Amino acid sequence: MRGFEGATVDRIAARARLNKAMIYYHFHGKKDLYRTVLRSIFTTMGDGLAAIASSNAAPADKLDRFVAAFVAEGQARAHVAPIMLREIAEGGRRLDEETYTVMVRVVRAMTGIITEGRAAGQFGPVDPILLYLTTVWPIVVYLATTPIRNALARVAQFDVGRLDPERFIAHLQMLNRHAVMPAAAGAGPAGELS
Amino acid sequence: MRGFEGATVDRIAARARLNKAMIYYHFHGKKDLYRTVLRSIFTTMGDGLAAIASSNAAPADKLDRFVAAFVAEGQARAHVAPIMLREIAEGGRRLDEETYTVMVRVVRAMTGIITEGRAAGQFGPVDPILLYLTTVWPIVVYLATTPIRNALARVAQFDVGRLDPERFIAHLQMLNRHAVMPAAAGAGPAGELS
DNA sequence: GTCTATATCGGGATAGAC
DNA sequence: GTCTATCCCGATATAGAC
Repeated sequence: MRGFEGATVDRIAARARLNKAMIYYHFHGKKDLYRTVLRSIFTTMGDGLAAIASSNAAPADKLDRFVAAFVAEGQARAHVAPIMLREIAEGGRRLDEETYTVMVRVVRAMTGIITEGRAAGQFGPVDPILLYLTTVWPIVVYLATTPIRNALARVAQFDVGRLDPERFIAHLQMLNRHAVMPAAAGAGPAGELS
Repeated sequence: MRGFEGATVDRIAARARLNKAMIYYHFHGKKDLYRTVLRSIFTTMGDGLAAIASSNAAPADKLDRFVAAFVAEGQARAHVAPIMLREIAEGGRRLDEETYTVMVRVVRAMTGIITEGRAAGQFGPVDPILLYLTTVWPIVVYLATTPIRNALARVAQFDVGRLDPERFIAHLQMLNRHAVMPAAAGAGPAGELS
């Protein structure tokens, strides 16, 4: 919630009922600990999502499940979404190649489903990366904004209930279902760009 | 790029060719300066986007233009997207009510277009807030990831060219066009949720 | 209003005992 | 392996001269 800088090694040690020096004994430094934790988290998430991608359900069903599973995984680990956003905001400065590699498995899980659907002729010509962008990142922001939604709602006066997880998931699934419809995606004029 | 904590008052002053003490003379502190800048930025962005929303084009066209304009505004101010992501990640701790109010104008610009389209019977029953979430936040992430896209592409081996702004904008416009189609949105079974 | 010099403090990292 | 005490630096903020 307060980020890499906000988490002091003292507090981390206290939370783990350890002494600060132990952290420096087991890890090369704060950043090394951070990367280790991230690799662990994204390995777990990647496993679950890759399992969905490689199941033998229909691609369209996998896509729906991917969305629901990503939301569920994110809710079960509420600290992950803010971390992802912060890393993006900071240009991924703190990540090393190995951590990137682990994260990319999540991307592949989703793009694999789409590629499969296209190869099977069940999906139209939608770009996997673009659909990944418009699927995963609203989820991450949705998850990360959960704590402040009330604060914003007070100012904006919208009904928070409309943003409950089930409705949000259904909305995303609806968007994706249309996006992958054969002969629906890339087609059509792009509209005014300026 | 390095966030609120990463930007030292010394460097800010140097960049402005001023002395650090001057900043503390004109503002109550670093946070006060930060809020003032954010209010200014979002006022400008809100003006442009509200102008699109209140123009007398058709709602569907406004939606397309909103997407293109948001991307353009974001590109013209490359530092804004990371700031938005970081603020979300930190639970909006640094924002005060006044800053929230200014930011909400951007939300209203988009939701207003959808509400108008629905009232005119041109849009189906899509939720304005949900469509805002799935429209604006992919854009913000897209903008914020521009610097690291190459690093990721190297590991993931995808073609970066597929992510150029025009294609991205067209993809989002396509998604939204389908989402607001009468009798297309909220309709249909939601699929498996677990 | 504009500057230099400095107070102050929090946090990463380590020395060194046991 | 595990701890306490400490070094050290960088950053916010202010005092006070001009």
